[in-house]
Amino acid sequence: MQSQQGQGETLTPRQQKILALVVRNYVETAQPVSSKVVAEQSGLGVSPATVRNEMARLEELGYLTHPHTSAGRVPTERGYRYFVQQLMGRAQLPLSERRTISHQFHQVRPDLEQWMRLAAAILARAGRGASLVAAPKSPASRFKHLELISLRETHVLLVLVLLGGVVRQQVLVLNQPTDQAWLSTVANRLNDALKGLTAQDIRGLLPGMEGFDGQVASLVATAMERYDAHEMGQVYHAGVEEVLAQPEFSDAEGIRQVLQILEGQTILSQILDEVRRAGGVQVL
DNA sequence: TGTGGGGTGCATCTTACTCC
DNA sequence: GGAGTAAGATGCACCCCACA
Repeated sequence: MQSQQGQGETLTPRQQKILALVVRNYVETAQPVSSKVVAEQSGLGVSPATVRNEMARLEELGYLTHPHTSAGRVPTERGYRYFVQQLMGRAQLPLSERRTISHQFHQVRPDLEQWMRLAAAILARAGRGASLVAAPKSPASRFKHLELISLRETHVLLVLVLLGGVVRQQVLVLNQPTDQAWLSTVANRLNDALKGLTAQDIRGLLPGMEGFDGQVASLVATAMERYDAHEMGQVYHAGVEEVLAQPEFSDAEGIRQVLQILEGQTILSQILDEVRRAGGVQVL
């Protein structure tokens, strides 16, 4: 059972039109769609019986189903997927919307977490519903760069940058005073030694590292482990409370909002373009 | 619980087209 | 031109649900 796009059967233009009408009507009314309604609205010039025959074929192919013998047809998950991928078409995002999204991404600092929160907010607003955005998930974060900046005599700011644009900061309190030149030397050494390594790799190097180098490397590994455990793959959301608070929320409304979110693929494409332009983030 | 409305499935008929 | 075939229309029996 496969469809046109590599999944199998090819639907005739008439079957595609009937399927599209069933999906649109069901989304609008939340009621099973009768062959009579389709026959009247399709403009195909065929009788309800002919529509019924086509509906029966669509049901055989798994695009439609019906709750009971005398009920109209409702789309299946496969029917929705076919509608979204083949029949709905791709809406052109208005220029004003594209400019707004672009402007918003230039307003936030280049940080993955900020981008994810902004992406969720934009999708929720555009789709007038709830949105969930998952950060790209990779097996483990990798070290890119660190800076050690002297704040006061014994206070040092550790700035850790991971591949993918994540930035973490931590203030270190040392036992004895130090100066920026020495901190820069240590940072350069660690940048050379740790480049591209995972937290686990860095842990493996710790026995061979002594003194302050080893302490900083250990802190780096800990920060990366914490990030891997809690933040990679985190789901950011927006608009969920607003949707759940709607008293008239129903199945049909839910389906309509799902379709709006799917239509938001256009918006999502723009968001991903902005993230890529902003630099260096691998969007999965 | 009976009844009416809405809807489907199926058998049958009609029509158009193709092939010999 | 006649037979075969496919597509579409029609009619009827049946099912489900809402309502009094």
